[in-house]
Amino acid sequence: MAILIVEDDIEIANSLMAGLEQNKFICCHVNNGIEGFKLASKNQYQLIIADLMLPDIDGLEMIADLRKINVHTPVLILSAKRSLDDRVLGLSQGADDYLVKPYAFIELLARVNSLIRRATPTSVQSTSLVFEDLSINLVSREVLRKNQKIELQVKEFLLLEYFMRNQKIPLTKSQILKTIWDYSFDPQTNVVDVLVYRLRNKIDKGFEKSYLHTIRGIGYVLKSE
Amino acid sequence: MAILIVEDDIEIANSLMAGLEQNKFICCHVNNGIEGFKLASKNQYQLIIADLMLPDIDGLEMIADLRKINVHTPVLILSAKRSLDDRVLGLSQGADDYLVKPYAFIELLARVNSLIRRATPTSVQSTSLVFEDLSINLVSREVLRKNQKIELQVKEFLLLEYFMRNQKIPLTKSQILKTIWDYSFDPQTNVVDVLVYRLRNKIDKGFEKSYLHTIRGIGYVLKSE
DNA sequence: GTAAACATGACATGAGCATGACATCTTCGG
DNA sequence: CCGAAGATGTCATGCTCATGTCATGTTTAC
Repeated sequence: MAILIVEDDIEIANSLMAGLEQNKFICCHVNNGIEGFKLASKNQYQLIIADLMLPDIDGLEMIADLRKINVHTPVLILSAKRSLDDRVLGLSQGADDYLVKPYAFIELLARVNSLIRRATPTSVQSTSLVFEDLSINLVSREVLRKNQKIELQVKEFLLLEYFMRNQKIPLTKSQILKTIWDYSFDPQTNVVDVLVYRLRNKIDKGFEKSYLHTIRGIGYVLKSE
Repeated sequence: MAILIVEDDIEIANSLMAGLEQNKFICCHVNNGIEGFKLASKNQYQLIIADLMLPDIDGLEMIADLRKINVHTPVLILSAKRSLDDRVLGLSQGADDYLVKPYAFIELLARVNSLIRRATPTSVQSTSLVFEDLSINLVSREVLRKNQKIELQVKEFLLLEYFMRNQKIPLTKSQILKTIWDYSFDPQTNVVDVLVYRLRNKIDKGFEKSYLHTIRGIGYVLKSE
């Protein structure tokens, strides 16, 4: 995932990119609003940094157009206009932040980080869940540990997904029974024990660290140590 | 559409981008092969310009990996290695051109233009879908496996197209019912099972590898292995 | 020491799927 | 309009494998 920079001044763009790239961001630069719109509508970016004044359509118009087609990538507007009215206008048009030139790079970086942090928990990466070297893809249903593919059955996958969504949080047997089998607690069965056992055999067995731990009298947790 | 630049030296990358952008190209820069691979596999680029020597996987390996997953974006390799062997190796790995550093920018520009011109009419990508040795042409409705022609019925073709557009992603029976027959789930019928069976007989039967796999309790996937 | 809680392996069974035969619905020439 | 050929949907049958059950072994807490 990358940051899209929409800026017509090449000097500024380059220094911006250099700085961001030193901070491990991947950047993608275009110099006008129309191209910016095209790229932003086609690809998914973590963040868009756009100049307010652009040769063709201005940054605000670009945002408005993007929001119209349901692209909700966060946008940070850069501008020389420092009046309160301009800020308000920018933010009301759908910009998520507004930075006045000249700015300290360190401030920009802080804002970038915060915008990205804010946006990430949303839909973006919801197709895969990661815990240490274990990851599951909810769409392709692929499960990897140490880049090694693991085949899971339907119930096993459901259980792992449940654990991955509740990392480090102990889950009781009745909670598991409720979510996986969707029936209230029946002490007559040991399906949960068996399912956990089978899941363990696939995701933990043969690896140095085990992730699925038993908490006697309570249930199970997904965590390291 | 943009040009993807995979180059770890920021100086070189910036001057490249500046030059290309002055010539109205849109550029996107990453500094390592793994990110390059990710972006190139996710987005469509006009062209990839890659350095041969990268901190992680090298440019050739990146190309090879891309070709494996059927990404055929043209690639121009930049390298300090000027020997004939290296050129040959590069071109045989799937690179489309090879430029030795130091190069004149004007020459690079010429090659970029020519590569893009060459690749553009290959908008074949929109009319045909490819998965390993299986391909379908959406216009002529021709289906080939191992260059061998296969005759499909209308529904079978629709189903295969659906699979080809969702390679490696499991499709549930209700998804299939929805897209092919356009009615919401009716558990009274087994048309899907039957259609898959018939499609299998045509595209998989008699070939070493089967592509259409069953995932019990979920549905079906198109993948190798 | 012992009882409860959990792990483990073997086994049974039934939902879910593959398959072939048949029924019905389409298409198209005459 | 008719009938044949082809395409698609339905149904009955048998198989297979994922999952629940159970019996037994092991660990833990007090």
